[in-house]
Amino acid sequence: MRPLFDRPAQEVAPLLLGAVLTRVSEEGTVALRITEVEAYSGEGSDPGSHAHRGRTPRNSVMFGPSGHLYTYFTYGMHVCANVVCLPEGRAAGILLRAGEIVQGEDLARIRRGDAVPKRDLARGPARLAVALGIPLSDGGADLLAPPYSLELDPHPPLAAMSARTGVSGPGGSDAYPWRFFLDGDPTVSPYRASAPRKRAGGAEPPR
DNA sequence: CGCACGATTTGCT
DNA sequence: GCAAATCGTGCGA
Repeated sequence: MRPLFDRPAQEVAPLLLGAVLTRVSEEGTVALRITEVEAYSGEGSDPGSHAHRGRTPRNSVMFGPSGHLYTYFTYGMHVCANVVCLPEGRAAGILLRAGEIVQGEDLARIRRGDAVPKRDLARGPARLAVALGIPLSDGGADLLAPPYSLELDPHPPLAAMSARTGVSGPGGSDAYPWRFFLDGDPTVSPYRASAPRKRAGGAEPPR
């Protein structure tokens, strides 16, 4: 299964739909069925990718072996989880955006909050990381070895696709239709058009 | 060394 | 519907 991830993220992404990702911790086990992902190439001109401007300390994991976990911290409070693609030396990743909890719902609810509706437990990238209990320090972990396991769906469901949500700026969201999701699944996050990039102190109004 | 901003979520209006 | 929360990263000086 490993070589599967040595391919471009946009090819691997739809195959992850329906797959079950499990994480075991001292607290217990939580497993989720992946329902929504986004691919980031990091090569060529993909302005949305963290690897777009080359290798940095933060994104170095993306340049490592495929099938590993790339985590990043954003907005001063959120952790997001990605699957690294392409062989060592080349960077690409798949952002896990949403999933349906299929095991350990009680533990997921403890982490996310009592009043959280079942469908919202892992609906959104940061929520997904919280539900599974993925800490920032898990970056670089092998997703095919404990405490993780990843089981692909032998009959991958039909994937719908659209522009990516979080990518803003020219050539950003519209450039690649690399958001893949299970159409009609209630755990898929509502599509939000990317916020227009703010023009700092802008003498120049955006057109 | 300083500053602007983000692969988001949440809560209030 | 809109803005705040909150801080590491990356770029410019």
